[in-house]
Amino acid sequence: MAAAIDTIAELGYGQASLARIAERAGTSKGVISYHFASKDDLIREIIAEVVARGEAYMVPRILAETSGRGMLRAYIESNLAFMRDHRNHLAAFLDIFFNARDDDGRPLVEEKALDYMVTSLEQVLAHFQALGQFRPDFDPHAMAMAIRGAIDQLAPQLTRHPDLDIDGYARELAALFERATRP
Amino acid sequence: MAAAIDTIAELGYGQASLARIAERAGTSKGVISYHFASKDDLIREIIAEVVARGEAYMVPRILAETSGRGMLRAYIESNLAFMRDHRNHLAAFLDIFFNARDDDGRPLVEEKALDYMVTSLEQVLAHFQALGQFRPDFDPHAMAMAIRGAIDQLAPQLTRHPDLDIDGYARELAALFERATRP
Amino acid sequence: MAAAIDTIAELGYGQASLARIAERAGTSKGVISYHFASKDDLIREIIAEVVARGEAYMVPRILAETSGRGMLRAYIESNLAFMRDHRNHLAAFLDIFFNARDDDGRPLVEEKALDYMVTSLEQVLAHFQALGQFRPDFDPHAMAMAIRGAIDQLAPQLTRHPDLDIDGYARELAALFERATRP
Amino acid sequence: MAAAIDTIAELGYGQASLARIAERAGTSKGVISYHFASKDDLIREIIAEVVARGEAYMVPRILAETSGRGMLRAYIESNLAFMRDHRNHLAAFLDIFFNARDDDGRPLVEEKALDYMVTSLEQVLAHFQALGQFRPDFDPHAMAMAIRGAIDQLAPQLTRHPDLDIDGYARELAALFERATRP
DNA sequence: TATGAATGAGAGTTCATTCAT
DNA sequence: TATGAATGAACTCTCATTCAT
Repeated sequence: MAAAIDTIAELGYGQASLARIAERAGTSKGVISYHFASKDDLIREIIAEVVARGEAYMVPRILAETSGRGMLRAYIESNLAFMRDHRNHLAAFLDIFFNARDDDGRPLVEEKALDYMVTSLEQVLAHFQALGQFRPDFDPHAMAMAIRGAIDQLAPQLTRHPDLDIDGYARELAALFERATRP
Repeated sequence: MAAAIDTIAELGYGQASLARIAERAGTSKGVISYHFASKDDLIREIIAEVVARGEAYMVPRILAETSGRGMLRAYIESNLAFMRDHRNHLAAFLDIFFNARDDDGRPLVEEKALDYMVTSLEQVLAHFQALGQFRPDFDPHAMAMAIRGAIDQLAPQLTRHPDLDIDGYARELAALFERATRP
Repeated sequence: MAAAIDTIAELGYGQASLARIAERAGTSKGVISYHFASKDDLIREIIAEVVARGEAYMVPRILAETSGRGMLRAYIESNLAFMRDHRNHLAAFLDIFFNARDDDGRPLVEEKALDYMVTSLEQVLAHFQALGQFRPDFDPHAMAMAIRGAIDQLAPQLTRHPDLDIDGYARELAALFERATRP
Repeated sequence: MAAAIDTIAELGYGQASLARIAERAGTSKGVISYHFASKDDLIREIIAEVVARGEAYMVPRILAETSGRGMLRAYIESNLAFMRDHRNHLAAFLDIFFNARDDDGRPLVEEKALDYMVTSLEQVLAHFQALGQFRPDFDPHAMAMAIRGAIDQLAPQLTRHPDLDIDGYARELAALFERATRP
């Protein structure tokens, strides 16, 4: 799985054939087929693992905050910190997220999961908006989409500009969306 | 090219084989090879066409504005209006942009072009920031990345939610980033 | 046909597609199909033309001699002189001769024609051998094959070594086979 | 490889597609691609194998002779004996030698190897000529070309006339070139 | 007489997957 | 648990040929 993640992160999902993954892992294609029911299965397990790790990292940091402002800042910063520390994991994750399809052209990651990244944030925003901690006149769904877009955008950028200052970008994003959401 | 755009928009770049494109176009694979030197060539021509159309649509609308605030609003709204009217064009465009690679794993679209979408916006932001029309304490590059991320995010969302209110999202984004940039 | 000859001489029969021939001729593939019933037909016409030209050049020079020794020398020297002056013609001719096949793998040039190059020489040799002008103990067929082999060998050599001294080789061959045949 | 050799020998290099080779081998094209990096690679391995076998057969027989005359005879006879016993190997070998080109039109077999067949013989001839065992007034390069031409000529002849008396031809050639070279 | 568009077969190659060992 | 061999489908691309204009 590590070899698969690195291969996808470096070459992109479309170029990540089992042969290339096996080569990087120093084994044979057969081994992969032995351990995973199919390539799609391997991909799905990668998604599950990255999601699990990501949630384990981010959720506590977000829940540690009590204010809307604090949570928003924690959301953005923990997302980018995780991306900083697991660059390839996230690059692969997002690449799969947006590109992997099965033979029929349907996304490999189920639609619910795709939407969940936006809706879970949207619910937090709406919650604190109802409490009056955010300005009342923005659409939580649109705001959540914008935030996720600004975050996810970073992964492909990192491929081209590995030296990008992720922490600085995190601070800028946090400040940006704090201004955009405050009453 | 229309068939290629529709196929990429619907099934994704990775699934858009010449056979599928030809099938949608009602012809044979050979026809495509006759008209385009290679598949990569076809893809590049699609990019060129969408870029040309997009610029023809958006640039005049942006330049018609004189204030930083107006330009930013025009930038966001013209981008999304173009996306609304040329949904498949943009879905294909962005899919190619982020995913298409040549045989060596290098992006089909040259890196300059990839960065240009961010840097051209960044320059506008920096220009009006220097004039004092935007608050002085944000990083134009980070802001530009966030804006593009929020815009580009829409394309894959549209695939899953065709009924999404694009104009509403445009208004929200414009308001969002106006607050984020104003002095 | 000139373009076809040059293309075959330069790239070899296997690489001489109608597209490449048309490109060199400065026209379109359609023109070739218009003037020739098929590609094989074009090839056969090339063979016929080169044979006609070659015979027109060589036969009088050979028949001008009366002795076996003179004829043999005239045969070798006129063959090589023709090759010197029509380098591409002969390169293409021999390439077609030995390599061109139809869809079933059968030689495009009929077997009789292939053998004729040897047997016609063989008959001359046998004639003068019977007259006692050549030593009686060589097999005319083997001798004819050797002579043709030594001559035909030159064409591919010329492709790699364009500066080869053809006249010098002609003199050497003539001397060689004179010694090999004299009583 | 055996199937490839037989296919090339029978149908010619230009007709020897992977599909036809696989068909003769009783397998699928994929198997060939699995075992050989590319078709060119397969072809090169065939060349290498035939060269190795040929040298193993011929070189000891040639080196067993000490006189120029003996070596020349051994050279011709061992060449033709090997051709007799490995008819298809040699037919394929020579077909590849003179016809196989890569995508750029360059010979698949490197030029050095092509020339080596002539130059290695040329050196032997020159050596014994310097020792006075051959007549001093022939050009070793031209003589070597003639000998190789006379030998190589046989392969395509054999395709059309399988019953040809190879040993007889060997004797004739040996006698021929002995007369042509003796002082 | 010439052209460019179109065709379908076949080329070499890569791929995910299966299977005997 | 691991491997390499094998498969057949699908891939992009080239080809000789046909045809309307």
